[in-house]
Amino acid sequence: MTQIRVRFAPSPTGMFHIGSARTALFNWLYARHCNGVFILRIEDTDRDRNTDEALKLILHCLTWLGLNWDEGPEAGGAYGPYFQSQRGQIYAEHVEQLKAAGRAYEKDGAVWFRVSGQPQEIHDQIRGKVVRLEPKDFVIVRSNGSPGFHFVNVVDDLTMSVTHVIRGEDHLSNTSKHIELFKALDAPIPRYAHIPLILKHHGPGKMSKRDEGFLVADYERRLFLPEALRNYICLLGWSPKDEQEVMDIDEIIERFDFPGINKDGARFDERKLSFINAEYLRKLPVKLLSEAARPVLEQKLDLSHVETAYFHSVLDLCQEKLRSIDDIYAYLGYFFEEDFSYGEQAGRKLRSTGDPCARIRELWSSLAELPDFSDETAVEGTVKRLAAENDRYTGEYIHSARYALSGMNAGPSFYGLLRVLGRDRTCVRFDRFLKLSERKEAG
RNA sequence: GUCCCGUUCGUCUAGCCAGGCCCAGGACACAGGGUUUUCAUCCCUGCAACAGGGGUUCAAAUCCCCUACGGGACGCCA
Repeated sequence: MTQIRVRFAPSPTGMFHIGSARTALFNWLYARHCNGVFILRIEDTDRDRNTDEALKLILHCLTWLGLNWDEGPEAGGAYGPYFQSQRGQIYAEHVEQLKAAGRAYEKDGAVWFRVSGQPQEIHDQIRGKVVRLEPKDFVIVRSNGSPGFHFVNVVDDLTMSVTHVIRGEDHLSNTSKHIELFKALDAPIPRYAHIPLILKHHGPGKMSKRDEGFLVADYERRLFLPEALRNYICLLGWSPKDEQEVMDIDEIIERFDFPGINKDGARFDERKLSFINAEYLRKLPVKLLSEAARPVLEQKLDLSHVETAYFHSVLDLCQEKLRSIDDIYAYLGYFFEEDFSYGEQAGRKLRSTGDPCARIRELWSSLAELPDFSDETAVEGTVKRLAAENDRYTGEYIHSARYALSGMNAGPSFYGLLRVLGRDRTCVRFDRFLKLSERKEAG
């Protein structure tokens, strides 16, 4: 059985976007599913528009998404070079072959391909049989000497022994050109699979430069987990056909195949991506979460004196409720700074329904009985007993204390908060809150 | 304009090839309720779709035709 060989062939002319990522991903998935080879080929025939920066971005984004390539830039391989700008000799030979066969001719300084006039059958793995007549001759070598896209694409697929061409549906109409070229070169035709396009979330047309969320690099900057973005993109145009959505990549690889790919375009929905990102965040081992969180927090805080054990216990406590790494400071920054600010709105609401300072004084005198706060059950018992003795809701104590300790009315479980903060920090924060409140009343 | 592809809840989709199990299932989002007397977790409930019209059939989301709508391609761009 011949080995499956697929390729992703971007041109380094601009930004690396979600659509490119999805094409790369589907090629990569198919290669991994079949134990085949995933080739990265750089289509840099347009001399004026190529930039080195764009190339670096492509390599970086693919790596970030975990889409490793078996052959291509930095990886090497037996079918190189993998830059079209370095394959001039190969193209020249194939132009000669076409000319010798009477299928290419010169006109206006360019080389043109002579179409057959016969409708071509495209046996698409996703769409079935598509028939299209290529109506007119087209340029394969420009008058400036550089070979054109359709020609180099075919010659490379041929000389790199590509078995399956998986690409966007925008190329479906071009495929009749490509099949004509393969036939004229007396070469076998690869199997085609045209995947649906990603449409913009609002309004008509496919996703484009002007759309929010278009660039892969933006998701990296906004600290989305690459595994989450990858999982979400898998679900855009492909379905495992059951109710699984959040899946390990190995499971996706095992289940990915052409019959699971849809025919119509899909709209990108960042809300669902955020949901999946949060799912991944919750499943992340605490050690990895800590590594991801640290640099983000360090932009706002000095963590040099924070003990590792404390740092981990904070993240462990808060992990189940985190929605993104990006807003991690807002959610749990107060654990690491004593001069955190108190939210105005939450404070107003609290004072309107009771006397937080009085509750905190009562709570502290009860908690003073405990040697420490490590036993959440014991702390909970103490708080509930206190509430019962004073004929109050437990919530009055909890809400007041949470606000005094964090400045917020949202956060992890209260008893977990006390356990992680510990007796000493709790004492310090209660004191600070009481002093600030007295000053506020006096002034 | 010509050619090609498509059309199930607001969004992603299951079901369609092999018609009955579908007055259409799941997920996100949204709304309501509950738990943890916090909340951004979690649980429950609700809302909401077969583009339209003709056939074929005892029976159509599923097969056929037409229309409408959406997308794409028609470059010496890739």
